[in-house]
Amino acid sequence: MSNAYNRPDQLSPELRKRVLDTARRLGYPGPDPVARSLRTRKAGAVGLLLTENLSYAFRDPAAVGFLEGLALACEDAGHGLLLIPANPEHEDVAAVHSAGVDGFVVYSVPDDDPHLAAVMERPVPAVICDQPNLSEVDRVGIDDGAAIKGLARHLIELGHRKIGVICMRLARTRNDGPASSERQANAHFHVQRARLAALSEAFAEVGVDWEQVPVIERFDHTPESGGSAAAQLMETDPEITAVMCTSDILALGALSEVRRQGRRVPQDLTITGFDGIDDAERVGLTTVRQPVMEKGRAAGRLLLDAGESTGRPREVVLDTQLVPGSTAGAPRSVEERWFGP
Amino acid sequence: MSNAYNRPDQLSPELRKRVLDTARRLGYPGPDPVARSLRTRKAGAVGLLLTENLSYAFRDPAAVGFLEGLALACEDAGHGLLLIPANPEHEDVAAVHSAGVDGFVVYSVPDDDPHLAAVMERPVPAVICDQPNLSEVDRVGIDDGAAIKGLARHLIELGHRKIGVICMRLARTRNDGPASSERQANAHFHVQRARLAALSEAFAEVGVDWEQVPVIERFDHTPESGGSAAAQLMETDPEITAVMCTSDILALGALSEVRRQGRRVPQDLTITGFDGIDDAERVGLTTVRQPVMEKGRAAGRLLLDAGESTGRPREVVLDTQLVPGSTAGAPRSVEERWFGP
DNA sequence: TGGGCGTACTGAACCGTTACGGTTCCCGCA
DNA sequence: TGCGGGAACCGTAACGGTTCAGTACGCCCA
Repeated sequence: MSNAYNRPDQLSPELRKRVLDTARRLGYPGPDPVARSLRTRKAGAVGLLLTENLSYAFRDPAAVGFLEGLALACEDAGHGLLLIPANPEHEDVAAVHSAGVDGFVVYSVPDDDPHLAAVMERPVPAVICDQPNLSEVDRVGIDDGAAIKGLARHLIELGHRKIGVICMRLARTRNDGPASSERQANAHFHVQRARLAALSEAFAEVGVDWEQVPVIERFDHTPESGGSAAAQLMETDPEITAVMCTSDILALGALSEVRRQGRRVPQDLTITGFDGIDDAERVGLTTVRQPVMEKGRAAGRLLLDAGESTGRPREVVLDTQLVPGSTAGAPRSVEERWFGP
Repeated sequence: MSNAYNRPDQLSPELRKRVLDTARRLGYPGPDPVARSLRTRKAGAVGLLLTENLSYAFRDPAAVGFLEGLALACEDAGHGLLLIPANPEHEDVAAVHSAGVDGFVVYSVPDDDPHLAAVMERPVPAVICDQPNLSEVDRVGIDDGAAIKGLARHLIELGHRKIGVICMRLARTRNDGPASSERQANAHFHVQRARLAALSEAFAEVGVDWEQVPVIERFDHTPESGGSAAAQLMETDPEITAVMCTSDILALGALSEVRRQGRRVPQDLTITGFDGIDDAERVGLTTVRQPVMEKGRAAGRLLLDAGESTGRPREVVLDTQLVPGSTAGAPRSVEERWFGP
């Protein structure tokens, strides 16, 4: 039976035809993929675990780019891509347990995510993106610290010393407002933690006390969040000359809020982002471009390349690129010092 | 064993604990999802079949919107979403056969697609989007004819009689150039066929002979395709006053090509699209908005709502909306008749 | 004519889980 | 003490395909 469908060379054409005819007559719908998976121990699919609601993933251009790359890699290998419904609110891990996949890609989840823990318990390989803390697992990412340091030095050269920061959520608990140093240091989202730490280092080099730098956190990753955070910054710390955002989405929201309030960018206020999404480049946002699609592709390749299990986990670090843009300029005070008021 | 994991009420807490402890000690990784699926006859996932490469799906905003809605519906039901690698070039149907899913959503494939045929052979329910021809299956879509007729009447009222059309691929075979009436009538992509037929009807009502209307087909659905098609139209049929595109992506490409050639829109040439993607509304494209996200959501709901099998297939037809925009205006000649040259 | 060999085909074990029916055990009650 | 009954637990049969050992048979050659 099995042979008739999958191994035509193992039996005579006439028997094969007879078997297939009989099967059709009996209404046999073809081999059951699940039973096949059970026997062969292969599911032919890769599971993707996201930190956000599935539907959100399609609204964030960076996530969409990642998905595109991952889908590409899966397609090349003939594997399906299973999006796992892991609601970050509920701690319901059942979806991870019941996913019939040959491996997992975990994208940008906090290090204490119960779904991540569930993935690690499954006896299949996993690749983690943007979350290097687990030492046992293959990972792909960028050098977040170096990337944002480049951006910081760019602003420092322009003369900025009084900056404000808008960052994405630092933990699974909602905190829309200032993020204390402790909260920053204990952030469960490694990417955010790394970026903030690197900023602090870069500015320490020119004598800026990080304790004095306002860091506004937002739970929802939307332009509206960026806008409200920018408004908050401008009200509580009006002396800042630059707003650095840890994502383009936040930066674009901040940009439009700042302009809505009648301030000119970059003359009155410098704004920077992170990611390099299309819309950011379109409006000339000063940012850092990271190869999101390549990241997805690399993750898929790593997972499917039958990791020759060298013992040590493999790591792929992709390059980033400073995108100067037009939303960063010399701060007011410096300008005035050189050219008068 | 099974009970220990899944039915805590069936046994005493202490036995459960003992079982679980022993299991852990033995390195038991938890119940195998594939075996569970085999036994329970449920996979906990929905399969999505697309006409394009998986990676392409993430580049077309309309498709992304659809995915978003579908993912939402799946998430609500606790189901995963499996993207099936169905390369339209290869006729390799194995991926459909080996997908462990409880049902399929088929999005915008041609009616002679072998993958579609493979889906129909599987003994699981399916929902088809934008492809109503199969009478046996639940479907969700819009009234393509009525929608584009509204747009056509809009142009007719403005005074357009000499138009050109740019459409997406009509069949699985590549044909970048004029589409004959036969090819239009025999198009395997029902959506395109319906739109062209409706346009022909709308213009017939004002005495336009459809045989004289140039219809340019493009295989790749990209802005570049739209641009080159527009260039082709302007060269072969310079007398046309309007270009109607069957998608916004094509229209945006056409728009930028037309402007690149120094023609003003809509003064020199009217351009219209279809879909209502964000970028289209941003640049003020005259188009028809269709609820892509709702479409995905409806498809998911239909599939997962345990179709109470009323015998007749169910059908969901969503509303569309004319978006006037700023890329459609009165044609030159009429303008001149009223206001002088 | 018989031994050896290769091909075509058959049967049974196994993958790991869940569903289901049977068995034990314990408690309350007469 | 005997009995009814329910809770707790256990054993086993599928689910449907793959794989592999084993059988039957035809053929060649000695």
